[in-house]
Amino acid sequence: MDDFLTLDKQLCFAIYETSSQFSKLYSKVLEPFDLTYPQYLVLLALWEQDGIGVMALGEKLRLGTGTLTPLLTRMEKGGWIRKERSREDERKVHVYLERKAIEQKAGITQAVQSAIATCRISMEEYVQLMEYLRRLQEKLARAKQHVGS
Amino acid sequence: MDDFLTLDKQLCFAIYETSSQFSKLYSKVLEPFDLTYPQYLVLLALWEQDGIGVMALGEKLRLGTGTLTPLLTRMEKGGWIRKERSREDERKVHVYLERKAIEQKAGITQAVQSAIATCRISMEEYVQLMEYLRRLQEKLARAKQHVGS
DNA sequence: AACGATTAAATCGTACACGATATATTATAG
DNA sequence: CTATAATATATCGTGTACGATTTAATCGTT
Repeated sequence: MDDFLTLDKQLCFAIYETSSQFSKLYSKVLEPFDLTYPQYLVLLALWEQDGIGVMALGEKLRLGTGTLTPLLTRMEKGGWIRKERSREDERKVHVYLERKAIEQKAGITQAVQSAIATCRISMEEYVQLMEYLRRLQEKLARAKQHVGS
Repeated sequence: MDDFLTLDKQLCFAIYETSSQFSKLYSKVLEPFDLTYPQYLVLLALWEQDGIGVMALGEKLRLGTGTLTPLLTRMEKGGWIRKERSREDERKVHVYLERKAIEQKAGITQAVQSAIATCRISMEEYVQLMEYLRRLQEKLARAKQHVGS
């Protein structure tokens, strides 16, 4: 009688699936710009706060340098950003938006918005989901401490 | 005034973060068994339906053969599963649980359950979230058609 | 001033994840 | 009965993602 062990009853899998769906949808929308989904997330973070340090960026995105460094290298090669070592502290590296990322902001965000608009997610649904996810994230963070000990 | 473009207001990012959290938590719990999170999902699917074909497994997990084939190869090497070519149709390959996967089922699921239990997710929260996610998945699936055209 | 501890990035090795292509087998049309 | 289409899986190339280690710079204490 372990019916609750079914894949389609697992919250973790529902999140996993949805995340994968988002990733695929966004990838399709971003493809014309030669951007991947994680790269778009980096742009979102930088549009919000340009010149941020690599570490702060990693905290925002929950990504370590093992993921971030090569990702930023590719974005630099693509002409989206520029990495610059800090003068005051030579350990730190700041990430700056290049002209391309600023100029194409409107086009990119509009393409994403119009794709999301076709979903017709109601404001109530959106707000509720965000709140449920926030609470879940708190609980998962606490659980991680438990397991670590 | 594009405050809604902030990372922490994006539903896609909230899902992305939560998925990452689940993955990290489960990875920690599964590490003693030498299992990764996606490998655990494969076991869930097989405990539910042993001997399933690779394609059906991919549909359950929303994974293509580009991901599944190497994943299953690693699980075979780890002694969890066995791949067997179908007699009637030599194109098809069925995936069977090995003794190890059957014997360790109780231990694995109990370890996962006890980690999740520390989250103290209420039944109401669980049911609501699953329902919201189901609806969101439908909408994302429809949006993907739109974009594709 | 000097040296161990801390911090910030980069690097490394492994494992997904995806779309595109290749390969092999079965089904089907003529 | 054969040429072709369809199907199932494998392979390939690229891009995350993660933990662990390495490298380099700064800080703290003596």
